[in-house]
Amino acid sequence: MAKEYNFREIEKKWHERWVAQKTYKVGEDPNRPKFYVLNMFPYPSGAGLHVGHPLGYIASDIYARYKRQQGFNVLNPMGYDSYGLPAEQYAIQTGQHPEKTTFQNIDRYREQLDKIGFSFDWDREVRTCTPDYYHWTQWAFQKMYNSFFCLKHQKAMPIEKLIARFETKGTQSDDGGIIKVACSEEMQFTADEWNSWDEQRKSEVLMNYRLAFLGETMVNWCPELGTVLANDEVVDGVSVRGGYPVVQKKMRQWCLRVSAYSQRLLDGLETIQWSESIKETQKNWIGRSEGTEVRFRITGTDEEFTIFTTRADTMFGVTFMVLAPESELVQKVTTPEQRKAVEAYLEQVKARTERERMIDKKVTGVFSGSYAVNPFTGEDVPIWISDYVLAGYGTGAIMAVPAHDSRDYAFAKHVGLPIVPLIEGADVSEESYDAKEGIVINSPSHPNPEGGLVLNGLTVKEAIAATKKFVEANGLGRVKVNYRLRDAIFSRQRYWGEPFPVYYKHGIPQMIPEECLPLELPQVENFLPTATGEPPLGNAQIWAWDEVNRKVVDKALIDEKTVFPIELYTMPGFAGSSAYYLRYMDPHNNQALVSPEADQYWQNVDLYVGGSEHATGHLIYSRFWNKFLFDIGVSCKEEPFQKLINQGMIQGRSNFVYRIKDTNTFVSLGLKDQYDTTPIHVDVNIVKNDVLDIEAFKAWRPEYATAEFVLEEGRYICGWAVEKMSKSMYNVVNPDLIVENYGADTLRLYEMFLGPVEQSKPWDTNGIDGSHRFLRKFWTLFWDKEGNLQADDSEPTAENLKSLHKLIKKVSSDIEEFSYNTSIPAFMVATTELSQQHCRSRKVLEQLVALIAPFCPHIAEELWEALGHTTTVCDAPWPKFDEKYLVESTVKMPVQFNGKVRFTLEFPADTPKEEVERLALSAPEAAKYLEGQQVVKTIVVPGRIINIVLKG
RNA sequence: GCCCAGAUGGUGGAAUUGGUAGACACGAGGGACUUAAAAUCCCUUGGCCUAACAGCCGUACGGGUUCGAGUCCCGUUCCGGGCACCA
Repeated sequence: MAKEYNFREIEKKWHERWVAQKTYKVGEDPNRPKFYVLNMFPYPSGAGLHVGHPLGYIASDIYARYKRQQGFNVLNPMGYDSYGLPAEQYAIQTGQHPEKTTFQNIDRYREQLDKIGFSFDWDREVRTCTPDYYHWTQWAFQKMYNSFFCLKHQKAMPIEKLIARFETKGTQSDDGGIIKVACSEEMQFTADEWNSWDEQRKSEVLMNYRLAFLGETMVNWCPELGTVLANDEVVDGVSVRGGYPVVQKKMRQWCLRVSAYSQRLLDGLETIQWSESIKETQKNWIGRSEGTEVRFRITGTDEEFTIFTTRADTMFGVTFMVLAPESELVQKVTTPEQRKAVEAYLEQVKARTERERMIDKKVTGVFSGSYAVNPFTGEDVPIWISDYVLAGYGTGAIMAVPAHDSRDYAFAKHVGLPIVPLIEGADVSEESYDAKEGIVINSPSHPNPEGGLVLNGLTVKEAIAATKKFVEANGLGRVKVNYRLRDAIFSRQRYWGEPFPVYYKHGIPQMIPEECLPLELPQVENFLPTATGEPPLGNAQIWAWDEVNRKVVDKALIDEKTVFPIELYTMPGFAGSSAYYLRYMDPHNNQALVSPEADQYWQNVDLYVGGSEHATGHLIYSRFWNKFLFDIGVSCKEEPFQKLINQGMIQGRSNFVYRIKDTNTFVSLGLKDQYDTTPIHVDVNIVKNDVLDIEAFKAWRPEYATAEFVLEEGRYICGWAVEKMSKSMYNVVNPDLIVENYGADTLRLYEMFLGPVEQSKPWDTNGIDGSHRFLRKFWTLFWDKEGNLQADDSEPTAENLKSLHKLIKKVSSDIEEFSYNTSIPAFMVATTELSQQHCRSRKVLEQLVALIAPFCPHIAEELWEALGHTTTVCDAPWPKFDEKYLVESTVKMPVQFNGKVRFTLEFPADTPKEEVERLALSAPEAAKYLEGQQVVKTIVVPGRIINIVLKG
């Protein structure tokens, strides 16, 4: 009786043994090079894992195991991003504490993950919602609060340094200007002024510079969720979670000065191996724009305002100015005659939501009544107010050049303002000419006695450069780089998040002493905001800070002398996920986020795997967060994730049945067009190869018990479509079920076989038989008919070695390139070949097991043990490829065409060209083509091809 | 509108990066074994034409470069992703 591939027994056995022997436990080992593999940790939702979730984990696990076999000390941890909205929404609906449901979900996830055979070191698990973890989230926040960003050194520094500066020099820099420090708004004051201010005033001024600060800003307020949201959490004017409307509202919120790091975030992209598309997305999000700031004087006054432009070359085509409605200048420039009209317009703008403005882009605006002087021409141009100019970008004011900007053009046409073209040949009668190319006209052409600006005849690029130089030389403004990247709003009016380690002493925020961290999330009965509109933490009774006893106390004790109220906001989801990779290095350290030793050893993540949907959220925040930790000396690497792989989404493959309208009769796919039918989703688990299991269908829902069917060839064929995998589409496939029916090794193999890791693709359980059949074939290779191991000490044949080394080459390079999907056919071919060769050589079989171990660890362990090994296959050395087994200098299949002969040869890539020619021309296969012909030339392609061109 | 990625059989997808297009797998059809089914094994499977051999066409579409193009260049269409009154 042949030995059966009993995957259930094998997988159970090895799972238990791995746990018992702590096979996947890792520590710092200075004798081995490290390799850090990381998956984006999951948010444990109530629905559990579907078959799409493990895709990235499997891909990274294969890589981790491969690296381990290569001799690396591999860190491959896993944890849970466990603070966030869904758990809280669920708590509101059911009254269950989010901690309870979150931990239940985690247990469920763990159970599912354990079945798939990952090499995670679970001793290093982290959960963002546990105090020993968020201790360090709070700690980092306090460090940011106590830091500012020096633009000159492009680095975060302790706020004390800035205070000391203010005390001696105010905001004056060494060269007499204003110190270059990242801030919310430019401020200017002297040391005397600073020293004369009280605590309150100083605190407010410092907020302008801190990296974590309280800011009065326009925020995305989501009334339905009762909280503010970050920019990346809002898409098309609605919340990403739930799709609720979002409105702009001015609120005092905690913010992170992410914008300070704009340039470093941009520069850092050049040093990391991420996909071009993600880098591109981040570049767009950061939105660097090089331009010029120019000051305009309001006609008849001494007041000046500054505009930002990237088209300094168009100064001579400015026909009007535009201010954003929210701009503070609006009040200054509005003349009494225009006041009524302006106020009406401001009201009108206010009434429109962000979303309405986006959908309806109609041109609106109002004249302010004032004029500004163009510093280049001395001309007066009217100042208008329009909402096509944004308050939050640049200076909230622009110079309008309708001839060369489509938005200015639309506005000029709408209200009837002049349009002056500045580029030769530009036709602006129908639309503006926005391209930055061409030769400048209608600008100064002769140098005036004072050495003025000459632009006519220059290209646009030259004109921009010349104007920039002129502006700087004449003190009209300055060259300026603007970034689109905004500061992140860092507070949420929710319960299930990290509490801010902050209390308020007479309204001034104070940090809870570092030694008293973590500040634990208090229990509350009710997760909804309080009746007075306070966030849910307002419901916590024990939520006041006793400064003397340094502990949290009942808020009834608040006396504003020694006991003060604690912050009611909590931190957003990205707080906990921004530095978690550091924590895995040293997860149980209660003295530091990570010890310098652990940080020095593990450095940063070598391979990070996760979805591309985090491109402008987590992947920006964690880079920012880590750059900050780098600046303060906690992390030794500036970029957290050296290489990033974005796994594609696994979509669902839904099945449909077609019901004839107003009946309970269902018609098979091929015949449905003969009837008036409605497609209805049917559970994919009762459909096999698109054939409906009719009995299961009748039992599925009571109303289908009496259903009738119109069949084709005796079967009911279902339609199908690729959709998102979700419960409502009845297309969710659970990995547990696959593991139960086919085994984890088959699941792992099939998930990789489905297609390139980085590509989105639909899940179709039907193909899984092929992967399972392969594993059985592979298994059979090792056992004879009596069920005995058939490995012996015979020397491998040349054929054996060729098959093996072809495989080693293919699999090694595939793993390096993450194209696992093409390794699996290589395994199939090699297995078939070795089986046909009746390969018995232990040497070959052992290497074969070592090769498949990263993909299918359970079966590999079983066979490794059967081959007589007592150590784990995880440490089986990765087979070395040797080209000599593949190379034969033989001619294959000569092809004749158009007076040429083409040969396919196999020869080493470094073979000299002459040698290749000699081989080709002397090959017996070539003789009949070459006989009596004259060779004109030969074309050699390194490695394999030679074309021989014959005369005539 | 701008930027990025893509389009290959009934299906998922290969193609050593310019060298026999469709590997491998699924599905489908045929056959073997079996009382039967399941499992397993073997054959066929891009299209057209043909009894067969052969032949022609074929990698979204139209051109081009090349001895040779799925691959490179130009243009078009379609699908996906990002950014977007960002001056």
